[in-house]
Amino acid sequence: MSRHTRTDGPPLTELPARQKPPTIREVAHAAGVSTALVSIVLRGAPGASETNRARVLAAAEQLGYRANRTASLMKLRRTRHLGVTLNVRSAFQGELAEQIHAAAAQLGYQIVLSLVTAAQDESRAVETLLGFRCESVIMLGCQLPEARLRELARELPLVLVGRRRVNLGNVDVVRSADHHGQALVVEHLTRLGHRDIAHVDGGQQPISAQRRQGYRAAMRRHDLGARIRVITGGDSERDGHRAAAELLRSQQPPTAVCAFNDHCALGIIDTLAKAGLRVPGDCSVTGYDNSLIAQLAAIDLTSVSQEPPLLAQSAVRAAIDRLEGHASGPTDTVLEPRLVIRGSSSPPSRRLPHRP
Amino acid sequence: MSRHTRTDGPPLTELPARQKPPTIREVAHAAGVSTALVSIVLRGAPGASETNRARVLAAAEQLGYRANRTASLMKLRRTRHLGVTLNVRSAFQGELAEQIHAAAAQLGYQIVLSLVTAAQDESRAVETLLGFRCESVIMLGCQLPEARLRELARELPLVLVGRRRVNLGNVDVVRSADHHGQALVVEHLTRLGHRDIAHVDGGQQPISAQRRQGYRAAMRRHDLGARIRVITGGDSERDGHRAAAELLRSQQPPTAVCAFNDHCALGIIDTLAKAGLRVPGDCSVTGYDNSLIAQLAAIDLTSVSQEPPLLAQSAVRAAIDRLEGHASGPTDTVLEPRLVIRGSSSPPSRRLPHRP
DNA sequence: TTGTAAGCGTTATCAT
DNA sequence: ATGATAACGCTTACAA
Repeated sequence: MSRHTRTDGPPLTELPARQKPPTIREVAHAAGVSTALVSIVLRGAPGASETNRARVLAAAEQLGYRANRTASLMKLRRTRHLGVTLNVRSAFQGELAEQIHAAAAQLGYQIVLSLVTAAQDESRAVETLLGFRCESVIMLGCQLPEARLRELARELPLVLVGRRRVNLGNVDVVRSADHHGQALVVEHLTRLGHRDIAHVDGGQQPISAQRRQGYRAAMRRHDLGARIRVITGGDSERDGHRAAAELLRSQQPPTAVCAFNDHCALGIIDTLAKAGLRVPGDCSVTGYDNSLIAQLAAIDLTSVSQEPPLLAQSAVRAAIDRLEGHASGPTDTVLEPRLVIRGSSSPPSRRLPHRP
Repeated sequence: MSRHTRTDGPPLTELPARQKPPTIREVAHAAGVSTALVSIVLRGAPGASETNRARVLAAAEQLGYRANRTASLMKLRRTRHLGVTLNVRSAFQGELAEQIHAAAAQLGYQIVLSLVTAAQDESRAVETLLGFRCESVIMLGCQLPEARLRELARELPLVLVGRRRVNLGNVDVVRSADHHGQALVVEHLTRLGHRDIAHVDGGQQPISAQRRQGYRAAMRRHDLGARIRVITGGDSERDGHRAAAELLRSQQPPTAVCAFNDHCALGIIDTLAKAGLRVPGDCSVTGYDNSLIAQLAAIDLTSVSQEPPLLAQSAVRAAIDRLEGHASGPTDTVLEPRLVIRGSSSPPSRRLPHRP
């Protein structure tokens, strides 16, 4: 995509007709004062007499005046816009976006959302945000290659949520301790009495390596190093199906399976159920992300929350600190995840299946 | 909220430092031509020599120039922005937003998303979009009172998705035939052999009345008017719980329940399961919306699709037709819903529970 | 306290 | 084919 076009559609042309909204000049005229004074009054700036203040406010109200943000911002040469890229299919990212919105508003910033879809990849989504003259961009679940990220970070402050900070030049990162989160799950399962705990990982994603490592370390800490079993999974239900099928084929299926995320866990549960195994009776299953799905009573999945409100707040802070010059170098904020115990995990049954 | 402030945060002030992006003037200077010519070249407008075209493009590339949308739009006095309000927790609305994005892009429009959250109600969400100078606004799942909608519609073209067009003045509406959709469900269930079919409705929402009516009419068409049973429900899992509990207390529980939406259906399934009833073995349950949740293999819920892509396309067309003056009066587009049969519905079992 | 006027970066009109 | 130049609506020195 050329960087010089502002849109891929037809060239911009004037709008057919429609009445144009009132300008500050018309308000000034109606109130019988100068535009400067109107500006002062409407911005709430000091230095206007009560009489004129009232007069201006009345005139504005009467005309249905609304400040033209475009014009103000052009003059000020800043927008107070924070760009956010998100995949609107992810409930987790949706919640993050909501929280970012709130946190930004608190600090006087507006957010501009740009969708990552089949039709608009992450790179284009950021380009869109640049077109809106966002002062900083927060990317949720970013998968862009490092080189591209370093490139973007040269144009404006960039904050990544949920990605490790490796080879990322001047990019800020906010994430939760995936390593620790997965360990929390293993500890919970061992405390219930499980020893044969398998992990269905997330495949290639860098975040997957973190959780896998957390699982391995926790298993070793409980002297279960010999029982470590990692199955290749992924982030979808389908991946869970595949992995569960593999587990069922094994000589001695585990009594508990911790999955890379909730969707994957759902696939596992489904396949186990179809094979006649009850969850958690015959096998405990856990997810990750504490998504809305995990919270459904019909699913009731033990999971790990990444604390979206905190993640969001940290991301906004990182973006704005950088923007306003409070930041020294690139930051890497790591938050503690929280285990949420629900009904999909329980002690192993006495009669372990397939046990000799 | 005052209409005159452009943000509730602190007043806008200049940005500390950060290098300012190159302007068209700098490109012109670098290329040794006028700004007018640069504008012509970068917009792809005709009327520039090949030599100068190349020169300008090279200069722009070299300086890393990116057109300032704000400035362009200020001059053109139009934005080609379509505003969209959405609740990012709704998978259905998320999918709609994606499709609207695609449809709008096709026509050369960009969408601006405004979140409806606990902290920002629908009214404020629209105000935000007005601040961005959107030329038209599409509201997803709008609950605003009619008076407010008529008011907004005076400011700009307004399109509502998924709401009936009553008392709405100059507002366009795009929706699916809820009446018909619910009837499709009843027909499906009768075809399976069900006669005792209950409906758990959506409570107060206007859309709920439509579906309820569709259920009633379809029951009567199949001579099941005497068996009509409507339970007050809602749009959440919890509502489904309550309704199912009520059904279980009745003398003769139904052999099938069609719910207002997927979430509600989930609650019903959950409560039935806890009471020892199997779905669909002992009781079939259906939802509405064909959300991602319904599609999960572990849920596998028979549901009704509102065809988000079509809904989105129609909404965008309505918005733009109005904008570009192709529209005559307010429109009411009604699309046909589609039944999606899955595993939560099956023929009634031979031994009907509680049958005398 | 109030008004005048110079920009912000772009596009479009009208000369040349 | 190209270049001055006047808007677009707003903010803000600076002047009164």
